[in-house]
Amino acid sequence: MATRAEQKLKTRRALMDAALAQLSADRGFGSLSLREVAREAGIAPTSFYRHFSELDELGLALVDEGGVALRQLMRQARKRIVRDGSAISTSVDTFMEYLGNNANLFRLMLRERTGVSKPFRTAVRAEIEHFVTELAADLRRFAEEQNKPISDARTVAEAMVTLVFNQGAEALDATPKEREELKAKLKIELRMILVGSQTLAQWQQGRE
Amino acid sequence: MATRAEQKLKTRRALMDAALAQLSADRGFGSLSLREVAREAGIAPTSFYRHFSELDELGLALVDEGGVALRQLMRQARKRIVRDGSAISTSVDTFMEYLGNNANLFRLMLRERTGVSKPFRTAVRAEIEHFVTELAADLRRFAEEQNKPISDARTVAEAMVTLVFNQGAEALDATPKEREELKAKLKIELRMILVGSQTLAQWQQGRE
DNA sequence: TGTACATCAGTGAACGCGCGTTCACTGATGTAC
DNA sequence: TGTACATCAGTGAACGCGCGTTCACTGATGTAC
Repeated sequence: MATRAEQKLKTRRALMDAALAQLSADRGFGSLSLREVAREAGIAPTSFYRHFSELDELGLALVDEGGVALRQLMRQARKRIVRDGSAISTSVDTFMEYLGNNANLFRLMLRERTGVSKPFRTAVRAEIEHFVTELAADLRRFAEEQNKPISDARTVAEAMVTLVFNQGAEALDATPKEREELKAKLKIELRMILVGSQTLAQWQQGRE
Repeated sequence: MATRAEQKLKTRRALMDAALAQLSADRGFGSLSLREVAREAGIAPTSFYRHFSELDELGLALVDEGGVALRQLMRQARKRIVRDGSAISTSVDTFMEYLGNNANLFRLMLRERTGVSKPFRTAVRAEIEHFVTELAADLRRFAEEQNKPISDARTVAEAMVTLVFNQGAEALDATPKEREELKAKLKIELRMILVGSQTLAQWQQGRE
């Protein structure tokens, strides 16, 4: 027997899932309507207000879940790197795997990152900001461990995240074959940035 | 005395300008309405159909103009590089200058590049594709001139364009101070990629 | 040059539609005693 | 345990709104002779 509170949570989930389910390459969050989401979730439009004061509030709740997924992804990638080595390749593989498993959640993040609504942009950027900071710390740690100093770790991390997210957005709607090509290209790009920052660090050291 | 054809062109321009004028950080093309654009242009909603069969057709005409701006930008950058040297720095400065002068046109391109409408995505990507190809050719030429071979020129060009466009999107709504920081960061990022690809090319050469 | 007719950019009324939001309600679940 | 009352998730009718699109029209510009 579900308590009232449990049932309420279930309906809330149904609403969020309904919204996610309607996202696709051709439908952004901005094109959803409250009535449509409620219909898909199987409740009356007016009941929506028992859970969120407006549609955007639901969207921001989804962005929070996207943030959780990003942090999980990072933990997973770290674990695998310890096991398999090859930081760049492993990270890209892990990212793409997550992308496939949470397509619409990532779609939301990728779109709203540069989207039209300020609250969304701000929320997504905060999640990515956190991601960048973690990545920068990892990069510094690796550089120290391998005794290959890099310059501007933070900038390196930002560039990498930009490239990963952009290729991710393309990968979402690509065929499996295109996806593999995108992955290969992305790995080369990240490698260039890493090697470039190492080379720049060497030059700077030599100059001092 | 304006001929009928001239007057029609003028109205068409007024419609396109009206649409552009309504774009901003908080309004994408997708949120415009035909009635709104017609109102802003000073004609009756029904007159819109004398010029475009639907709103998207107007949008695609704007994307064409964005493509023209991109090609102008590239020509301008080349001219300045010949004069001033410093390819990366000059290119970034030129890009940012164009961005400032055609804010809403670039806004449209940057947004619709990963936007919700397939025809838009396709059109914008075609323009950027062209841009990437030109850039790759330039990179190869520079590499030869300076006798500093690079690997994967095409991939280098794609990564650079991705970074430039993403920072461009952020720069659009940044304060002048933030803009300068973004420019500096972007130059470092591009330099890492270029240097990285040169280093990779060296390694590959050494191995052969 | 003048006249009769054709073209066509722009119009205003009207339509049906899905939207977000309000309101007073219902009835099952929860709580106090 | 049983009873009386409170809570509150979900409801259905109703609203006003801006939308895209149709249609028959107007009247200035353009053209043929």
